[in-house]
Amino acid sequence: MGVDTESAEQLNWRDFDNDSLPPLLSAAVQTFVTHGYHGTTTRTLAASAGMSVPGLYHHFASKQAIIVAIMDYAMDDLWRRSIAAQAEAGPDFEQQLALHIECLALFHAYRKELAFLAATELRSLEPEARSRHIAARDRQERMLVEVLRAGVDQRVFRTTDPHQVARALITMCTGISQWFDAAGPLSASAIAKDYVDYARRIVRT
Amino acid sequence: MGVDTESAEQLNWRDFDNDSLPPLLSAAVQTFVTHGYHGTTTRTLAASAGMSVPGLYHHFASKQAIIVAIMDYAMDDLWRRSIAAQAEAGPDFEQQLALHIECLALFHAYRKELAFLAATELRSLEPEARSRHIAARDRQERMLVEVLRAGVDQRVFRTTDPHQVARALITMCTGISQWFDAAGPLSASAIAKDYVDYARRIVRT
Amino acid sequence: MGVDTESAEQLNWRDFDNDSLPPLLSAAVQTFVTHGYHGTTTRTLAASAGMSVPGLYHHFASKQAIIVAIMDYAMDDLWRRSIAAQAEAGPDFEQQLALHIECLALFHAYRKELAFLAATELRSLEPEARSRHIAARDRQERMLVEVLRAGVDQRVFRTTDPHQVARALITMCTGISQWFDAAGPLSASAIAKDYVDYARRIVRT
Amino acid sequence: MGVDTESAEQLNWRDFDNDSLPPLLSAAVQTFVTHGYHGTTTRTLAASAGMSVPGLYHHFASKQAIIVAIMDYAMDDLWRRSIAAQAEAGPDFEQQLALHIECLALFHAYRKELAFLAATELRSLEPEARSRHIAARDRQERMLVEVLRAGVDQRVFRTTDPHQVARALITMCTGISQWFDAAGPLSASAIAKDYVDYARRIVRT
DNA sequence: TATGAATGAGCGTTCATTCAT
DNA sequence: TATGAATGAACGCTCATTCAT
Repeated sequence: MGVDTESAEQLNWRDFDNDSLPPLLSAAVQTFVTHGYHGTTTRTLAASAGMSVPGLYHHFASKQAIIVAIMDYAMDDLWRRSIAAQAEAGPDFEQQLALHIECLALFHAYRKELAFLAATELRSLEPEARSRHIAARDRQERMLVEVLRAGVDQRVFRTTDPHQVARALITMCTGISQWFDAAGPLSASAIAKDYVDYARRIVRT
Repeated sequence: MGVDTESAEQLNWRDFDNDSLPPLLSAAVQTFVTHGYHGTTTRTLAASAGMSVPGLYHHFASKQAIIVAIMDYAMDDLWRRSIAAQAEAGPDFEQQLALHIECLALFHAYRKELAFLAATELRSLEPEARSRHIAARDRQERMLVEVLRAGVDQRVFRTTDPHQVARALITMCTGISQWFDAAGPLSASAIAKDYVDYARRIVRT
Repeated sequence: MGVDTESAEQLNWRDFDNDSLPPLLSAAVQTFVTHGYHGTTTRTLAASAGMSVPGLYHHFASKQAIIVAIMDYAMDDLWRRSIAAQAEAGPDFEQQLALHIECLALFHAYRKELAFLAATELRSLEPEARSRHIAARDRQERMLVEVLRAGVDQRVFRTTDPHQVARALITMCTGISQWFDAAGPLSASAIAKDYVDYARRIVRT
Repeated sequence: MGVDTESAEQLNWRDFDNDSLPPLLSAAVQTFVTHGYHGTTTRTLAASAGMSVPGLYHHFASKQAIIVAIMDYAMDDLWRRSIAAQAEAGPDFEQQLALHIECLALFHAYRKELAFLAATELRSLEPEARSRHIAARDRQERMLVEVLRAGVDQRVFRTTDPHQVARALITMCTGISQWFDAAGPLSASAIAKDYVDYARRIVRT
């Protein structure tokens, strides 16, 4: 994916000020969110990026390549933030859970469109990218499952099925991208704090 | 929506044995889930329903009319079950919350495709149906918010923002439709029981 | 064409009170005039005749058969009237011309829709009916040419090219069907009188 | 219609050597004449223009836009020639009538297909273009009516109803487009001369 | 790079027609 | 006879993509 992961630990995972997506992809994200992949035409894509259709094809080989770049970027961004959050959390499982959920919540609030696509357009990916996406999603889920399982082993958490709880927590956070409004009364960090609380309660011993 | 709600209380809201969707719509649900609305062609739709394309148009005026019928059915089915669940719960707010979450979880497990479309294809609806869908979704959400708010007022529940909790619970349940496997190790009712537990813990005083 | 021509001489060629077209064909004439043959669907045809589509096919083998019946009827009706007019005119060429033009004018006024189709939808006929229509049209034209030619031979008329004059007169009358209004200030017979005058002037010695 | 009328007087209205219709529209004229608007498919149109269907849509927004361009062109071309003819005629009403009829006759001979469509496909135009076409047609008719009326006032012409005579003359000329054959024995200018004679005779005092 | 012009394939929809009832 | 249901073929139009300039 051409992303250097070596510097992941230095990454400030709470910082969403700058979006490193190229303008073309940023515009494409909006369009795909609004109309879906199949409902979006290359003309719309080109127009939203302020260029001609052949101009589009100068940067990307196909419409599929554009959604793939977006999906890859989304999964990679979330993964790098999650790694950084876990690194910051240190060995305490409660803290690991807290920062993991905070990371998920912030991502789905600040990057709501990107996150929405990641959750929605899996079916629009062609086989290769789809496999990659599924792998990334599973790796992401496994990361949380491991935190929960370890916490349960240490009697810090209590739950019958860490896997199921992980999925519940993840989809709960995923939902944020559907209704979060940056201009609304709730800040992303306030929401994240609440969701961390929900998570703690769910696994409280 | 032309549905008689007077018999809602007699409805057995835990019974998902029979799907009253006409075969054509059942087939369409599968196809729309797999390829999305815009990724589905009328030829695919016709083939999946075992008929010709004009045959399709004999029953429905347009491709849009098909997704509209599905979306309306989904929201109406969930609503009627929710009403029945609340009626069964009686005046106890804890019981109301429990049955409401159970109802949501069961619906998203047993009717996972239908529920998935309801959550995914809002953007594919034309204005009129879209407004109707949003209204139905909001009504559904409001119902849960009211249970939470009333419970908080009675000191049965504790939460800073019933509205936010409702959305967290709803999207948590919505997520079930993404991974539930009827052939898997977890039964729908077992999952529902767990999710009721999660909900209780989140609002525990 | 299954029309008995033996009684042609008894026909009152100035009488347009009763249209012997079956109701279905009368309705079809209106529809074809409004939308053209190819712009008219069998559903429209059926609706305008107050019957179902298969009901239409009970009476006529195809959409083509309907226009053919109309076109045949139109050409036959005009022909029979023309024959009757000529019979009434007797041996005088001036009178023959007068009654022939009167007949043409009346037909294109009183049967304006029918006449309009006859002039317009030739191209929509399939080969066999088309040939028949062209033959009928030519026969009709030849009839007028013969009157003119004979009149020229007898020094009653003067023109360099009877054929061309015939076409000019015919299309002049054909035009009536485009603007005649039964509710307008000009009666069909007044118009016919004027057109006879035009014709006389054109061939005046 | 985006046509500069200021140079109308310089226009040589008898010159039909060059058709300024773009090739695509020229091909479309032939096809529409043969099959009618509704009987012509976009595939036929594309094939007759030697291009693909999307190629067609690169130049015109729709099939309707093509017939509209043709119809507008036809009415505009005839109008500009008529203006030029009248300018050439000067103040003499007999001369005005003569040149007007010559212009009409030449147009319907040299541009027979275009003229045929203008007379035939009014009903295929959508409301806006239809209104424009009717206005152009009426303006054209009014021009001739005015010549006749003025001539009658000056006792140069004699007729009871200039309006009716105008229509008779116009439709007579319109008819030329139905049978004129450039390869036939009669030249367009010879025909025009004859038709001018017919017109003169009809209004002779 | 950017663009105007082009295209094979396929879109949602409708056509004339048929047939069991 | 009349109808509801059906269909192969074709409709007008648009898709993602390409290429000469």
